[in-house]
Amino acid sequence: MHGTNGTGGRRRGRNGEAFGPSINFGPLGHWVGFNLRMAQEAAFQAFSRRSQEIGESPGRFATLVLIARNPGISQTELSFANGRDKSSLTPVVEELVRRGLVDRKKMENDRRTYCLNVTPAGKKVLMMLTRCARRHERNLDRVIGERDRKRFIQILKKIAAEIE
Amino acid sequence: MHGTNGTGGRRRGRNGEAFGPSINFGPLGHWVGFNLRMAQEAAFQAFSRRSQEIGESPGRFATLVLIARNPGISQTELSFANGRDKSSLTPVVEELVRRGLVDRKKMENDRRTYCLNVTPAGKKVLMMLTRCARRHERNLDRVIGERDRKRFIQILKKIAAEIE
DNA sequence: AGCGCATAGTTTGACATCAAACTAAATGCT
DNA sequence: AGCATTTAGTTTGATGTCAAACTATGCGCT
Repeated sequence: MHGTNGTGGRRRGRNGEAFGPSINFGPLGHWVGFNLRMAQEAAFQAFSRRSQEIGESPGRFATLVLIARNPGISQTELSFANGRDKSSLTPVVEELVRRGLVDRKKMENDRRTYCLNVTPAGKKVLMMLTRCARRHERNLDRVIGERDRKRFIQILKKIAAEIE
Repeated sequence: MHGTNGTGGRRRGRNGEAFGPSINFGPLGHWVGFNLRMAQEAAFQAFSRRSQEIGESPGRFATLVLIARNPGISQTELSFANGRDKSSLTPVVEELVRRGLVDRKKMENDRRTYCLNVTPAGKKVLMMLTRCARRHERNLDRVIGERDRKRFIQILKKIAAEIE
């Protein structure tokens, strides 16, 4: 039990600092992947809290926006746009339909594919969610800073599009 | 059935473009939250594939690094550093112990908390994973560009730390 | 010493997600 | 027309995650 402190001890020394500071992140600290995950998680949690206040979940939000912006979109297209597997979408869309926020009918020419549209009720919910999202975004902007914001988003898009 | 194209049609017009282009992302396109999620997802998938090649999962990786860098760390500290709930860590640590990559013993002074250390076998796996992660990071760097990389990570850290 | 509160870790139940198998419909080839 | 292939969506099974309830220890106050 010498240098590496293998037995115990460690961290005993922290007598006030708000818990985190004494952690050594090693290479994680300067790796993009790890920081990307941590940031995403934090932002997601924040938005989750916000949208919960109006009884919605973040997952449904992007879905609703995409349907509203692309009337008649199919579930497969939607899942692609949304970056989720089509099977994940089944229950989400089902719920939106059940609650009357989205209207779903089979296409006339191709009766395999659905044709999704936001109902007036859905538009109302969407407006509330959008307000909520805007608040969230303002918050993020404040942290990021107006100067870097645009470049930051550009890089995110590039990663999403070009990785692997 | 007028302007909004509510009935059907839509997307019929796409006759070759690689599927995505005709989607209207509306406000999502310039919101940080959505792009953050898409980028994270893409990067995660890429790393997932890579680490699968050597029979590991991305989730275990950060855990292993953190234990290696903080010998004797407890599970709660670990979960905090890792940005995950402590309960999520139970099965992960269990598996690492079972496979002999991590050594877990109770602390002497406080027998509630565990004391985690990476074993020599764990260090070998960690080295492989680290090589793998470095390849992944090089890939990300290529996409981000050397010029913006530092600032980009700084912003991610800021978001993780300061949101809400 | 004893009692109540705090803390470390586990268990449990709910969910979101993916991937692979499946069903139904359309398309193409002969 | 008939059969193989492709496509849209659903079902199913495995994972990973959280939050809340729980167990056990330890700590503090009287």
